[in-house]
Amino acid sequence: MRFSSQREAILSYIRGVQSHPTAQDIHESVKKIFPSLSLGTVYRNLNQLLEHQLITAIKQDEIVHYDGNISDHQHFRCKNCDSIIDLEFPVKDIILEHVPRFGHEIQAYELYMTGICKNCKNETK
Amino acid sequence: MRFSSQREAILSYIRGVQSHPTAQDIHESVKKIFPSLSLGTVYRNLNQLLEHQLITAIKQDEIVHYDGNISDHQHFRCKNCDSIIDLEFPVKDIILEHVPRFGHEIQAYELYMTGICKNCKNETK
DNA sequence: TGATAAGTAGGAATAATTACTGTTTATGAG
DNA sequence: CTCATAAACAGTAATTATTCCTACTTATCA
Repeated sequence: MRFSSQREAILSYIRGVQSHPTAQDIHESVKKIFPSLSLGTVYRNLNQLLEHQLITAIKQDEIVHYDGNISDHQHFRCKNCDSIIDLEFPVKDIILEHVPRFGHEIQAYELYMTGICKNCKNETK
Repeated sequence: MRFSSQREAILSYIRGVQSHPTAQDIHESVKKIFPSLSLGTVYRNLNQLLEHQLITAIKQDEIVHYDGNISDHQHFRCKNCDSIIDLEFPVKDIILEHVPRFGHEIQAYELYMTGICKNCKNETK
């Protein structure tokens, strides 16, 4: 993978936010630095970065969200405010210990949760 | 929700297969019974059935797959043969016991696993 | 039995993503 | 350092899953 300032800007943007942006979000934000940045370039780079495991993708909703946090963590989506929140805990250990394998070789896990987030829960009170 | 023979046929098809079909799959299969069945009708009915919780959707891949099994079970996708396999175990209990809540109200869980399935593992040997 | 609201077919529209084309640029061998 | 080349870029067209729209049909219930 070759260096390009666009790629660098896209990666550093994703790493710098907590918001799990979509390709559109990334395009709009990085466009402020590279006004000529095209959406195709964003998608191509996102796929490159995914392939090299520098970022991860969250495909639970209609639109794909991207995440610069590549540690073993999981995601929670609030049905009220629609935000995606990182939950940092090693799901792998829990899974390995408690989930039956059924003879399959399980290589990757993804636990996705939905509900009402802390903030929204407190606001309604 | 009103009765229609198209809807009945779509639901009974989904319930009758283990394959987690896509909207296209369902359209092609049910078209054999209703040659005039349109893809729009399939999508409209799938959304209706989802709303009434008669089926569930698996949104992990690019294409949405549908599942007539609405019990507490999870899905495993084989990277080799690309099939989606039901894993019947109550993930809710495991999650409730071992996953930290971080103050959020978690209402639904989805555990998605990928790897090499039993069959493919044995064939390679 | 008839009014009506929900369902259907078929095609047009939408939206996320990918592919294509001609141009620019990072990189490494000489 | 310089230049050949493969990769990246911008801009646009194409693709594809899904939804929307319109006129017609049908299940339901008063």
